[in-house]
Amino acid sequence: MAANLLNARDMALHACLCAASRPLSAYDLLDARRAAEPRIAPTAIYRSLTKLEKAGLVQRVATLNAWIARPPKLPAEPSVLAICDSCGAVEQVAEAGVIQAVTDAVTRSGFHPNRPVIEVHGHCTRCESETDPTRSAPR
Amino acid sequence: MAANLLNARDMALHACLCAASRPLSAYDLLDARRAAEPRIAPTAIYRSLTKLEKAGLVQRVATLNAWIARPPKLPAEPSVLAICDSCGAVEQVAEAGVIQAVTDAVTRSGFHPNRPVIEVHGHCTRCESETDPTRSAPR
DNA sequence: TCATTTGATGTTACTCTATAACATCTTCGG
DNA sequence: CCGAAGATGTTATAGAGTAACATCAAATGA
Ligand SMILES: [Zn+2]
Ligand SMILES: [Zn+2]
Ligand SMILES: [Zn+2]
Ligand SMILES: [Zn+2]
Repeated sequence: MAANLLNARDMALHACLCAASRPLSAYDLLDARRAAEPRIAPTAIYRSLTKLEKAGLVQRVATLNAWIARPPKLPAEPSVLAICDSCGAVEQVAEAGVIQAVTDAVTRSGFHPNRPVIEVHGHCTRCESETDPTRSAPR
Repeated sequence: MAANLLNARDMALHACLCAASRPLSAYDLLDARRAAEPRIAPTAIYRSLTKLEKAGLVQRVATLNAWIARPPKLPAEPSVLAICDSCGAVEQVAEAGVIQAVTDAVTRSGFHPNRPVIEVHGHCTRCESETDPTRSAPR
């Protein structure tokens, strides 16, 4: 056995995501890594991201096809994401009660929940006050 | 003006989604439509889907990159999706209270919510009883 | 009526995201 | 040393979505 342990590359990708102020796509990470590893391929990036996700260190943003680092303080569980469609920032809201409410709701209808994905698009405080509220929101 | 009205093609796509027992990708719909319109292109499919979504007749499933028809009874608002990772069926759970709880949670942290996406992966009643609970869940 | 404009649709080509398939290397037990 | 099992490298391809521009059709107004 001995390797779903994180290696130097995994750590480097995690560091990229920690340093970024917004979610990065796998191909953003690929470009970033190419500086140090010119021959690295998409498969390697996705393998690292999968490992990091299992370790609770990163989380995929389904509605953006992108990835974020998880704050070390939060438990290794999915969180509610608040995604600003103006500046691209993503806030991870630790609201265990809300997640519970969602899984309870689907359980009530006979479903067996396993992996909740909760992402809310909108505007962060800064952008809401700065910009014209009439804006189009990307997918 | 006179055309964000739905045309025959839009209706045909909606009918495909209504008839399907699981979400269809835009390219599934493309293949289906090619029988009647051999030269139709992806752009046309996406244009129709955008129109149908605005009309509240279809909803995108972000975690599957696919589309479902909305039950006519439900209001034209996003619903909580319960996605079975075994059989692929998606149940649309009408739980306005839960959606409100989610938007309230992010509002509490200063965010201005606009478009909530709530999708829960797991197993439907049938699959949970029939199959081995140890399974891998796709993204 | 006819030119102008405006939005819808067709068409081509492309970008971005993700994975399949298979080769190669490494580690470890025997 | 040998073989198995897993990690990693490498190539190629599938799948999702959009940009850009041509073309067409209906509406408008002189
Ligand atoms: Zn913002
Ligand atoms: Zn706003
Ligand atoms: Zn099922
Ligand atoms: Zn289950």
